[in-house]
Amino acid sequence: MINIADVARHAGVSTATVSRALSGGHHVSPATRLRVEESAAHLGYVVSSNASSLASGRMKNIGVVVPFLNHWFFASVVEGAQQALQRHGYDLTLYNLTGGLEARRSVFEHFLLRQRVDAVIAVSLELTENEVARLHALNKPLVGVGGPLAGVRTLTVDDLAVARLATEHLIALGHTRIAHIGGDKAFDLDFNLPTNRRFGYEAALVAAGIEARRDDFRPADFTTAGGYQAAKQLLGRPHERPTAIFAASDEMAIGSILAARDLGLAVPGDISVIGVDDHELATFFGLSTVAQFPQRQGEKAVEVLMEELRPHPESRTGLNINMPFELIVRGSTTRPAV
Amino acid sequence: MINIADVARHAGVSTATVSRALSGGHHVSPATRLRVEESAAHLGYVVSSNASSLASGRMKNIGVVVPFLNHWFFASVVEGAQQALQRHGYDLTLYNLTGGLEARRSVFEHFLLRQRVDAVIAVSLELTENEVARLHALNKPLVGVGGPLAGVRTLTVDDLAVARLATEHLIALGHTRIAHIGGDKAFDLDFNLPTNRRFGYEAALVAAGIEARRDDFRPADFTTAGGYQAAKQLLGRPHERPTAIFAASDEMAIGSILAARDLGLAVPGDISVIGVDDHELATFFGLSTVAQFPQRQGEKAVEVLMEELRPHPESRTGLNINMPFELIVRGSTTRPAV
DNA sequence: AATCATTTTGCAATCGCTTGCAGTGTCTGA
DNA sequence: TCAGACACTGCAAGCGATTGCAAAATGATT
Repeated sequence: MINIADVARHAGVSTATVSRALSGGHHVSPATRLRVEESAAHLGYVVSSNASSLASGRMKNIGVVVPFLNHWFFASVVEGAQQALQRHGYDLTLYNLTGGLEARRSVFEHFLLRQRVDAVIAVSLELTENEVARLHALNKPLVGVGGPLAGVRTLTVDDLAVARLATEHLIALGHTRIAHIGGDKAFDLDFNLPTNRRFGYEAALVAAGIEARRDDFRPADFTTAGGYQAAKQLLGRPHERPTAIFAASDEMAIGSILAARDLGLAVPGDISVIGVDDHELATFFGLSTVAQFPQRQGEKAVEVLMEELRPHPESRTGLNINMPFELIVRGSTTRPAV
Repeated sequence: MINIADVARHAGVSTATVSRALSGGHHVSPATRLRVEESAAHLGYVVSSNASSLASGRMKNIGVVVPFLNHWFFASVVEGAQQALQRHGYDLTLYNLTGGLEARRSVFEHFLLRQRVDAVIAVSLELTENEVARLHALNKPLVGVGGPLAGVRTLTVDDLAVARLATEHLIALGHTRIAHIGGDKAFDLDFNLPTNRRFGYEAALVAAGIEARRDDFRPADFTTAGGYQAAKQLLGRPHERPTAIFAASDEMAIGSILAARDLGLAVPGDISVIGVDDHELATFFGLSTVAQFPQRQGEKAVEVLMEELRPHPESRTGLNINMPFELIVRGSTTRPAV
């Protein structure tokens, strides 16, 4: 492998000059910089990130921790982050917590500590106090994506507002019997559930003078199958049937559409359905939804980190950064049948 | 940050001994090893992977290159690989080629070269000769997952056999008019399409003495929406309608099921559908399928690499490693209506 | 032409760990 | 009792960059 000394020799300068020429080029005359760059290109030289990191303390690498990977939202966030990082010349090291408690511990007590990352992005993670403490002890920037994360700067859509927007859309169409399929705080420790969506839903109902019936809420696990089950229950009561469902995720909304079909109910004729996410399949199912943009969330998380990593961080933003969201009306919602 | 010298001091030994005690512990007396381990634990010491890598040449890090991340198959492979790597104390650095040509080039010409990974896993990638050459020039182990990759050890299901199995299942049920929705070689450069599945399909038909009609094949892009379109076309010809569809992926198969429903056709009453993958949603849709196990493929790729990374690799396997697959019959296939 | 300010460059220490080699100590067997 | 074998341990030389400091070169100013 060819190293900095080879380049220095080839260009007829010292390694110090090579280093400076290749990293920013400050304090190097344009002429030598060019010469060095040519030598480097000619020899096919690429800095050894290890040596560079060891000497400089900068790793050019960000750790991303996710609870699952094979779900659209998480994968999209990671994808967005990856692309942004690549543009900045950073690597992305992935930590996945799917492997159970033991794996989880090893991530926090071993992997993240070995001086390999400059910063950490935690996606939709429910972290224990201990884990947050460990992360802070690293003394490295940490940003969260999705869901409030105590004491950590977090990018997230305003879940309350999102839910209100979706619910208000249904109300505006004339619905008064609106059910909700959402998350159940108890069901999973690893994964930060946006429980605020339920509050937003209730708030919108109350604001419109509609009673929020306890019975019109069903918890589910954010999967299509879960949404299907919940919707079957909600729609299975002939005389008690709501005219609309607001599901806290598109996958659950899709499950609801399928459940409705199986019950012989037309969407949106008999029942309107709206979700949250703007999942890949939302277009396909003609699903109205409140889009959040996970890729952009990943990118934005990177921007924030890059800013903090700069020698003199300037524009410190607040602890919570609100991400955009947007109502997208497709065919799955309409005014209730009279 | 606390370093090896601190531990050495605390344990009353040299840094050399600490290093040896903490890595395998050979050539260190059990007593001192224990003492060192205690000191390390007490002080909360974790080796600096940079320094360690620089000195030893081992990175304890594997690069994984994927064409997309937000698709179930890729994400699952990565997840499997990640978990296996974590068990071995390795990190996983993710390279995603979604970012376009420029991004792609930078991965191969810059990122992978900076001495940060011990080996590379390429998932379902269609690599150019140049790229393979570059990877080989790294002189680091490289294994592929999914799809033949010229000159690279690749783990893959035998796509031909998979397709034959699925098709034979339909034939065994009595179908003689079997359509196929598969990949079109031309449609994407980034992504290694298992075109062999089409050959397997045709082979099974021929072996059963059934003519493979050109018109019963439709290319699609491996998405649900793509499968839906293709199926609509296939099923939209009243008198020409096949009685079964073999889709080269579950997502396309699900699209087909939805298309059939929209056309008022019953699955499996009027039309049987089988896919490949055993996607998360396959159970939900009662989809018969040939399961491949992407997580296990990721894990296995790691095993293979670990073996090659061992000082004296022993059991060299052949260039192609066949991964298991399995026919799973659910409700979407049955004998054709008489 | 001399002086001072400013750029450009090189020297050499440093980052934290690994590992070949040599030194010390202990245990055998003769 | 002593040489030889073997098991531990420490010394110190790297690994390949970065960077503070000082030296050299350049340019500006009088």
